[in-house]
Amino acid sequence: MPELPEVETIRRNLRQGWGETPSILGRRIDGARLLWERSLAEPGPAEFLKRISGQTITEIGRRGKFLVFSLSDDWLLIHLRMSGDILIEPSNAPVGPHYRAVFELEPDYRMVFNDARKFGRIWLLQQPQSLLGRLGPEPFDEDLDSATFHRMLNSACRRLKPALTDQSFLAGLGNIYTDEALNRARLHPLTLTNRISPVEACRLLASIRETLEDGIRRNGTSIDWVYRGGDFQNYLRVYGRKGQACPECGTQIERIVVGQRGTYYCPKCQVPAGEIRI
DNA sequence: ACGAGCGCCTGTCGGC
DNA sequence: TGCCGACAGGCGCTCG
Repeated sequence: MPELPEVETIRRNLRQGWGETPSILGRRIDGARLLWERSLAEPGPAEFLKRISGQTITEIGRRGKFLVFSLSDDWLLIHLRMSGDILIEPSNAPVGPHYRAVFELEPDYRMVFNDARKFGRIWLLQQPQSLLGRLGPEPFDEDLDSATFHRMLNSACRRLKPALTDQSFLAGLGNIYTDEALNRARLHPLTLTNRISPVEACRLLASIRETLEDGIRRNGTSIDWVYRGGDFQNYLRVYGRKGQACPECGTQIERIVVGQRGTYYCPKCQVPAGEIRI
């Protein structure tokens, strides 16, 4: 579920601390427990627990939707998928029903990987490129200018929404922020990528960045029972708003299915590239 | 090189 | 009330 803004919010909180919760930078991992072994992707449980014990957290980064922990000797990567979250709490707090992995942090805190749906995954790797190397560029990468983005779009013939949620095309967008960015850019989710003009590519890239920046500024989106304290859900233009008025023109938002994902858009504002507007 | 279908999981919600 | 299907912020795998 978490997309780039939610993962970035978690990263910043872990790094800087928030409220009563301290930063975990510089903390030593005293030991770990796996409460659901399949949350661990690599290596096996025995080697994982042995290798991670005694390592210090030296930095916390993000690449796409991956949380990237630099440890003294390894890289710890966590992908939250649909329902994952990271909690920091005192070691003696009660163990929740969806705790999948617990990392004891000296002297008296722990970091918890909480994940109701069990889709999230944890890796402990000597070098992270095997995972991160498959990702497309970061949306905020300075080298990603609109001409480059236009070239990326034109090098394939596919529909815009599945392309934008494809992590090997661009890293970080998911279902919510893609729909929001497409609405802001006034592009239909089924537009073919090779029919996007340079001007539209420029507008789309700017819309993606503005949408993600807004999401980060609001500390992410909190929907349903997974609540993280963000409030971007109060500023959504189209996502989850079927039948409600488009903020630009008042037309009712429609919901279609694209690539097996619920997709929300304004049928008046968002017209496929190349089509004549009425 | 695509997209569709499905599996992985648990939980919530609306309709009957 | 209880049951049942639809749906959910993701992604990897097959298959055509």
